[in-house]
Amino acid sequence: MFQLALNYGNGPMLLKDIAEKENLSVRYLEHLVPPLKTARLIYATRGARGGYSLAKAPTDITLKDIIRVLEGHLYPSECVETPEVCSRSRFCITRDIWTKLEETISTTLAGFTLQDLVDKYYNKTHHEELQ
Amino acid sequence: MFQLALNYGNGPMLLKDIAEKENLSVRYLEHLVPPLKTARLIYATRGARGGYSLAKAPTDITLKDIIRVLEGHLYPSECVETPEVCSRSRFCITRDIWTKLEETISTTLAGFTLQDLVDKYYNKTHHEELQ
DNA sequence: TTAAATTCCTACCAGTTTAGTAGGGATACT
DNA sequence: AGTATCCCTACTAAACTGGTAGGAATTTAA
Repeated sequence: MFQLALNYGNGPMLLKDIAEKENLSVRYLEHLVPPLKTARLIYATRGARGGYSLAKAPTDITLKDIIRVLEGHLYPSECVETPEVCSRSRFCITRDIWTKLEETISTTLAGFTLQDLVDKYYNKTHHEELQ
Repeated sequence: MFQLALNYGNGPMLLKDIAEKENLSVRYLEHLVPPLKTARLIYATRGARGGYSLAKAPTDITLKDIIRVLEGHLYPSECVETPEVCSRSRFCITRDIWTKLEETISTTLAGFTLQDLVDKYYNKTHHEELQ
């Protein structure tokens, strides 16, 4: 998603290129694509000259959006979302803590957009050039 | 650890009793004990009339202490602690985010002590009595 | 029209982690 | 001496994670 953000506005990008830049296999990346499409964070153009593009501006995609799609959840224990999994949920103090923790994680991740990453990236490489 | 905190000041507590109250098996709890002892969060008294006690006051044990001991770490990716696991660490933007996230999680968990849980517990049961 | 480029879908696999169970030994109180 | 209790090591089964593999579908372009 970071590579797609870097490439935003320049047409579709190949998985092959993303794989090279991020040092991952195309086969593996293919695995991540379907949920991202379903969530309408990216869209695909098939066939020759095809590839993937962000479906929204990098300013409009937060890390929380991405991680929720790829990891499924942010809570440290399932009982946060599904109290029924444990008979103790109603009065469980630990569960209150897990809920609090999920809120913190959520808030932190929602505070970063892809554009923030792109900006950080350019700051970083610029700094290295100066040294 | 919550049960030990509730029992703090009343001598050693049996794993059997903790197991009953938390609806866990003694065999499983035995598994959690060694790291907690090594970290000097609890101590054991062997033999008849033995059991486990907190090694410090509940006000002096944070959830971060406990979770670091039982889960080993708080980071979402190993590269946060051990940059060498990935050649991209030096310039990886994502890693910066994971580091930030670990800090947030750490801070949140360090903000709760066992005494806080005990207090919440009493508040909660008191409330239910009123209804 | 055909070949090449590329996404898309489903299945499989292997290592690690998690949540336990099990047996028996060591220690200390009464 | 006997019993309660912790202690240590090994084993196991299910789920999760990260990844490979094969081949079908679609689109562009020569």
